[in-house]
Amino acid sequence: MQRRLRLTRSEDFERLRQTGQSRSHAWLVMNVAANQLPHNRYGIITTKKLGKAVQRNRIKRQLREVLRLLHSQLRQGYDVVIIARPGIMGQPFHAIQRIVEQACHKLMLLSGDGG
RNA sequence: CAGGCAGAACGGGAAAUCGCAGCAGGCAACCCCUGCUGAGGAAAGUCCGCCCUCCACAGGGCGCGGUGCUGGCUAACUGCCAGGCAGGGCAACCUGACGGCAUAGUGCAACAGAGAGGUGUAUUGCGUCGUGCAAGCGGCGUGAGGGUGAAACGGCGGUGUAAGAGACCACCAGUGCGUUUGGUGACAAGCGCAGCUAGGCAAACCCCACCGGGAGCAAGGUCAAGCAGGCGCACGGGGGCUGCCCGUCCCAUAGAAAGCGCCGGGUCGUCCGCACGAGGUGUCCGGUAACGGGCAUCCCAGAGAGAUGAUUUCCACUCCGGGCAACCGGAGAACAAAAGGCGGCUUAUAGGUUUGGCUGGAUA
RNA sequence: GGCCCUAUCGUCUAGAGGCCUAGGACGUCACCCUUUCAAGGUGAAGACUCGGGUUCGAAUCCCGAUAGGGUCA
Repeated sequence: MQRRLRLTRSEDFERLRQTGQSRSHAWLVMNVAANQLPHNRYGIITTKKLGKAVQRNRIKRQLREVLRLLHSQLRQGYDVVIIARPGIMGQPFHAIQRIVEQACHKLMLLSGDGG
């Protein structure tokens, strides 16, 4: 994932927490808010509840891969934050991919969703 | 063959496509393209030690902290190797903060028990004397036996005695001093003398010996951006070794600037440190070994919210189901991921591989 | 990433080698009191984070692990 597509600053995370739309699932929580940029930015949060460094890194990389594959299908101009929950531990990649796609669909982020 | 002991190396392998990070080249730079490289034995815990950096260079005393058998290795260590001693195991082997409570002083030992450290004590007992018809009571001697306790002032046999006792004797254990031999040494073995047993706890204070200045790469420097200043600093002030004292050094010296300290405000960016090192591999030499030296060869992660992910094929391993079998189908595969580097320790770890001892059984 | 601190009933705490079979307060439960509830009284249950070591004896001393928390740009 290119560096300009990453969301890093804590003010941005706090802004999404305050003003963004959210969608929760047993495995993850997704926050979305519009930014003033021509592209999307993505942030991933893996807390210590998920386990030690090996587990947290693996979840983060899998979610990043999902977003990379999904990026071209999404409407641009939004900041997206995914917070992983402990239920995601040990789940196969395709199942995680499906859950993220569903969350994007419900938040009207897919290009075919209109509006 | 079974069980057990001590090590060593490994931690699935071979590929394809997409994606990520670094380096080199193609360009003078970005994008882009090509090639190469890209987590571990513990990267972990941060328990020790060192390199490195800063503190205006770090000296002395007190205090504080650490270490503690001997010899060696190392940059250094609470590490490693070899040895001694003590304890455990039939053995291979394992474990040990292993200086000093007879080189000083202080302290502690609940409960039980007569008595818990004072050449101290006397409940029962043994003996004897007095008294009493007797049971018993009282005095004296004794410390062997019983009993209490984690621990009770040598063991066993004899002499001795009213009863007894290292009171005395033989042997043994233990202690101190002297001495001989072996060893660099810790220590071991022996001889002689003394004396007659002189307890435990220093991971209790402490004493002795040795070591330690403090902080840490968010150290520290550099460039850029941004902001708002205020207070304190002479009969001596502020600061540097942190707890104290001395010594010493730095700054200011009365107008301001600069400096130091405290409070407040701003920024949350770039680059360096930051990847050739006490480096890896192979081989030879010295050494019992840890390790040291020579030669050859290799370059082997370097991010900044933090690079290893996804999909697929074949082979290897384990388990489950089916099958006589070949095989077929399915599932699984530990602990855990660099963040300046290095040497150790400790802790976690599925699984198989391999080397050398030991014990028992069987066979020859 | 570095440097520190702490851990005792459900919660807050006392404890400094034996008096600890661990004390107190709030909370919980039972009983008494009251027409009932509250308050009050009486009583009960309930803990030394874990594993080794030193010691006759450890919540306490030493070592290791675990879990929380703080601080530094």
